[in-house]
Amino acid sequence: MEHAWDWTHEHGGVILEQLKKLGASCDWERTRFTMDEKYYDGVVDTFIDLFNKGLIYRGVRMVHWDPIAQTALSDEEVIHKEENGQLYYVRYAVADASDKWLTIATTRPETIMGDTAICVHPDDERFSHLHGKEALVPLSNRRIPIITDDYVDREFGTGCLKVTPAHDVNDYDLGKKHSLETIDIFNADGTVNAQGGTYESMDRFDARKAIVKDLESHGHMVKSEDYTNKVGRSERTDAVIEPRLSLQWFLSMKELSKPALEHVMDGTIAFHPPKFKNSYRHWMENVKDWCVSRQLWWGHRIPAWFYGEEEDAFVVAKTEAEAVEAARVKSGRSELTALDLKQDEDVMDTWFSSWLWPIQVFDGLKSEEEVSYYYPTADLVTAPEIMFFWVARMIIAGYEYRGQEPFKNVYYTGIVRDKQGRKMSKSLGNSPDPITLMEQFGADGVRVGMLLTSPAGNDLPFDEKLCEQGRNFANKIWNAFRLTQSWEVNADQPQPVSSATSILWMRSRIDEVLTDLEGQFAEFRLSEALMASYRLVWDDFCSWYLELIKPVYGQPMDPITYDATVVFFEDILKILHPFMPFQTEEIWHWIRERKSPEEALCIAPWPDAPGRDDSLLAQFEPFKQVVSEIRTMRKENQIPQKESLALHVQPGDGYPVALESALIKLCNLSELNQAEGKVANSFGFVVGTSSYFIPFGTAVDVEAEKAKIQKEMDYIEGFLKSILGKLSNERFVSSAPEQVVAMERKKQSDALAKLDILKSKMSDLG
RNA sequence: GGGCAUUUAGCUCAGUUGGUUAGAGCGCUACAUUGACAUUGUAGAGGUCACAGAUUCGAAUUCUGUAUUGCCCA
Repeated sequence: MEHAWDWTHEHGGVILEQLKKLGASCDWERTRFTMDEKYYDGVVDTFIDLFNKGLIYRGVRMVHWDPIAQTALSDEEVIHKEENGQLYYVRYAVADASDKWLTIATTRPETIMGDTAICVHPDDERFSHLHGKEALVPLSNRRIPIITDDYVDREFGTGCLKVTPAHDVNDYDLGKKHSLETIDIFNADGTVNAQGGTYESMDRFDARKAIVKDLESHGHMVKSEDYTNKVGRSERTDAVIEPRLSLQWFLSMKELSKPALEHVMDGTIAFHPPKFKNSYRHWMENVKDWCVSRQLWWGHRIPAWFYGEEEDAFVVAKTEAEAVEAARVKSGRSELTALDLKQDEDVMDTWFSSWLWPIQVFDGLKSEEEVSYYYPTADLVTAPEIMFFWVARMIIAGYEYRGQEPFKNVYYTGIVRDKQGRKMSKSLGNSPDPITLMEQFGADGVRVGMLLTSPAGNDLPFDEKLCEQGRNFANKIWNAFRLTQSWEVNADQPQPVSSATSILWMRSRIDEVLTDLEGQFAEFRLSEALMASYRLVWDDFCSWYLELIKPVYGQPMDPITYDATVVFFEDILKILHPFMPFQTEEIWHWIRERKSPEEALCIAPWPDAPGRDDSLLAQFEPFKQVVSEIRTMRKENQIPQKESLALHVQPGDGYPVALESALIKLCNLSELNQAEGKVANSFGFVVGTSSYFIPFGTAVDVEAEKAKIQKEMDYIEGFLKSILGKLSNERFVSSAPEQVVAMERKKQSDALAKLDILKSKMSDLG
């Protein structure tokens, strides 16, 4: 017991430390553990309460027995998998009829010692002569009845089924229905007991081999064939599950779960992503009683005391003293003392304490003080694999004990898998050590890496590369900060027009992204929100904005632009803070003097949307294309950035006139003119319906230029063809909405205009 | 066997009510380097939207069937 507590404190502590290092923002003064005395107290009360309400009962049930751990498992802890085995055909003699046989097919010949009937389909004519007769169990010659039930699948095996109520769930139900005897032939550890005769004390799989051999030598084995069937194994020990009759404690779920189903379906509790509502509903509509007892020595003991051998000679009470009282009353034996009582050895399923979490973490079963303030909570973040173990049951407990939902949203994260797609687990040892990862990539880097691949409800294929990407991003931010710090600000420096325009644009972009983020956070699309922020910072802020306002080397910066840039940086830090709390907080304190802890970024308000200029945002796209064209041209013709160029333009629709000064700055243009006609001896390109010309300063690769133009013409011609296909289709023109048709016509005329420009360029090049 | 999902670029994923020749990040390829950042920059290649049918002027998107992978239940 002491060892268990040591383990708990050590590993619980490690997990908390890892969370702190990762920057989880929690109230670390108030951690709770379900074994804490106060918490435990509420769990016991709940058990007693549900027992008194008549919802907890004790019953013989077929449970999934793990012979290695020697414990009963819940349905959810058993993993069914296809496994290769043998299907044995064994013949049983018909009693009182010499040399009459019937043959059954079984995968588990060792259980024949526990057979208590043979079952055939009532309408199966092959066996109608056997109705009401008896059969002899091979090797022991015990007499068992031949019964009929339409449960039997006539197509499977021989159409005869051996019934072993103690060792098969279906047989158990069949046994109950036909009042058959139940013969349990196994011990708790999976060895054969005294019922197994000569096979006693053999392991069940050894017994199988031995019995097969004996059946063969006694002429009972007709044949055997390869067969794949579903085998249940323990999630933890991998032992083959043995169905076993056992007295267990059950919680009746049918009535309890009704509000929990209803309020997920009506959206009181929202699931993210919503697709999980389907399987939740399916489970809740077919909910089975919850086996709440476990045969473990670590956990909450079941508060039940036995005072006799009879099945109902027990009481449920909170303390031993109360149990004595209750036992005296129930049994009518006033002489009973604590010595006559024996507390149930079983403990409660751990989920039986966890399901009270949203209430009992605030001592809510005992005191209203905190729970009435905090309950219901906002968001639960958890894994879909424990939707039934935990989420559903918390909701059930919430409605039962507070009459209200425990939380408003459930965000299901993915299961973390390694590169091979395997689930990360302690037993496989394939989970990376978070501390090592954080040392390598930084806590923020690890966070970004994880969050980048966390689309709601999908698995997280973990790859260190993603953490590397996170670290690179952190580095990028840091370098952008260093750049702003390197600027010398001179109050007399006038603000360039290009900077003023860039500020307007950047402000609009931030506004636009804030709007996107609002929607993404509302839908728990965290990786998309992160990616939108990532691109805002890397592409818009670093690659475009900072390049646009960067002063010429050695020159000072004007104060208006500088101040605006600091404000943008602060907005960006606020946006990134949920993803990268450490670095953003650090820069927050460097970028402007903050005196008190109240000014910390982690409690700063989310940025206000600064407003936007949609026309400027729209012009920025063609602007980027023009910049890109000029960069490509420089590259292809080896014209260095230092060498300035003249640009002539024939503006068409969407020409980014507001960004002309930005274009001059970014592309190092010596002049930007509106050209009247064609510009002879020039390199050219088309963006939208505007054409641009750069007179040759140096030699241009004419052939490469022509190939490029040809490629673009091919594309446009293909594009035109597809539009023409639509427009020449009379039914399209008559059926499609006017707007759509108009759009197609516009596309057509734009494409034709562009094609003309390209054609004339081509002919200019000869 | 039943139910629910999934299938879009090499990888991980977006793609709202059907309407630009389907997008992003990473990866890949080529080129670039004194000036925030090679943990970088610029450019480029890369997809028969699993398959087959149906509905529609028009389908990645709707319907049917098949296959695939996964989860749940038996």
